[in-house]
Amino acid sequence: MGGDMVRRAQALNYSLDSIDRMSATLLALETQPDQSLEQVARRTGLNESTALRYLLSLSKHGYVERDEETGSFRLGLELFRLGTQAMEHRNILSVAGPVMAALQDRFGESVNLAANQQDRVVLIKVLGRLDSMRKEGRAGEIDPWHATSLGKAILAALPEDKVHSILSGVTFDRYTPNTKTDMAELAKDLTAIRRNGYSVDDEEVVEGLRCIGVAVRGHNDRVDYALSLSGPKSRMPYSRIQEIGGVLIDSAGELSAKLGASGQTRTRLAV
Amino acid sequence: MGGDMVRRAQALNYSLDSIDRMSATLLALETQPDQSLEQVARRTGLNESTALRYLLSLSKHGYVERDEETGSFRLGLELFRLGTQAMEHRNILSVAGPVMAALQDRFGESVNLAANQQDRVVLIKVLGRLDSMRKEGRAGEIDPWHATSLGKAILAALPEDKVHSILSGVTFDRYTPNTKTDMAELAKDLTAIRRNGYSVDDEEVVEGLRCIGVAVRGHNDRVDYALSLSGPKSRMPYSRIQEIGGVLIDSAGELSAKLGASGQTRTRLAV
DNA sequence: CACCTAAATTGCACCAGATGCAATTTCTAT
DNA sequence: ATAGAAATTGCATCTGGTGCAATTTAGGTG
Repeated sequence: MGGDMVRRAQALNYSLDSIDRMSATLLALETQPDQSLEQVARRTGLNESTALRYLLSLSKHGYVERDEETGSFRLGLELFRLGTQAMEHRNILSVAGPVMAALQDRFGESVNLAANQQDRVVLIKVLGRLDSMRKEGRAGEIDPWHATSLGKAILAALPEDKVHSILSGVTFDRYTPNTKTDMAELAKDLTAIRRNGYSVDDEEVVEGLRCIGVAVRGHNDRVDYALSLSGPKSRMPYSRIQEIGGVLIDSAGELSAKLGASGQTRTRLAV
Repeated sequence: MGGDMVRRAQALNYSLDSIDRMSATLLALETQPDQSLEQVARRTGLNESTALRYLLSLSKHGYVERDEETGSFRLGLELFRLGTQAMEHRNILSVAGPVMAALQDRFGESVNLAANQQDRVVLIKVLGRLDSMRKEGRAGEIDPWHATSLGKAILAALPEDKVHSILSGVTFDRYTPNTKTDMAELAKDLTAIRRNGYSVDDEEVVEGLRCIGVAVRGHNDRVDYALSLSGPKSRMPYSRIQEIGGVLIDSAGELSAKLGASGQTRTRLAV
């Protein structure tokens, strides 16, 4: 499985403590803005003076900002700037934009794009409906693997061993009565997804919300992204799921091709 | 000027070298993706083994990603995720979104929002026209202080000493024949901007493109953002500038109020 | 208005951990 | 296959980060 992936040294022994601490500091600020030094120190487990030194050093570069008035800290805009660059460097948005817009036009539902990043599903773009300010995702959020169409579509496209390594870190939280909360249920679902080519989240995250998702392959056929369409079950009846799934498969195929996937893995295109 | 800003220790002596190096590493990857270890080491000035250790440590947390195939490095999506959070924490987009959309509807031109971040003008949101794929800005880019309506609007709203400290780091590059390339010219412009309440970029960045901008105040009346409308000079004739400027002043005032500015500094509202 | 408490900041001596060199391994291209 | 280039690692050194404790500052109270 996977075979001869380049074994580029182990390159895992390393880990600069300062980078770990830096990351802990940013993560401490992630949950809520305007935290005091004391709060950050507590959350990171760092000594207060150490935390201060990290915070001030990070501030110097704009990764953190400080309110001069209150002395509290929050994430800085330099992260936004670099994050934007990170996004543009993989030129996914420019490629996916038109494809997503076409899907939105065609179905009139929300279209979502997520990335498979370090064992997490990160939502990177959402084209929402103008009306229903319903439960819509926001770019930057992390989605659960086991309950979303995006997560399941990615899982189904990954080799077994990778699936296991990812799921070993999953807590199978229940969001609705429909959420699949154990490995066995999910495994059965993944088999079906591999057969169909698309995944379905049938009110498994939010009641009344149904989503259909498909994996997207990037450079070197890696399963880097997933595309989904989501809407209220009333407008996404079971009778239409196969049709929508087929369209999504085509869209994802188009996207994969433009991202440099070889296409050899894009089987089951609706012929 | 500015008066009794809380003098929160000096807090400037500090600077962890590791954070400086970390930042240098990310910045090295900013210009282009998929760089080799050697390239990063050269750009950062770090020893190759040190650069590798930073890159791998950063990879561990997702700030950097490595192409397993080629071994090259690029910025990671964790930056995007945190950057999104940074943006949301200052809830500017949710507040500015409707205001910007209204401006776009009314004038049919591109609407831009920038932040005043650590002596830089960072574009954070662009509502473009669907047609003209002209020279439009992209979120995340850094704009020149002396030539853009956004930059000048912010400058004009800042106290003199701050203006000087910012401009001391500006190179006054020339982009078009209209670009104001020296301090004297710009100073005169700033005076006019303070009088009018809005700034004008009259083909000073891109030929044929005219922009009108206004500063936006955030919490504690700090000059944190600027709003602008930009379009081809044919559709933004001199005869309409005052009208547009007036509307922008109102929009910016509304925005400032929602962001928690006291409003005492929002003078010159079109009455 | 002076005092008091909690939080933030800084000085300092020690020591952990980062650094760069040089050796080794892996990759790439003949 | 083999050379040359790039990447990776081991290791001894020593720099620079750390935490403690002292000090200063901010904010609230009688």
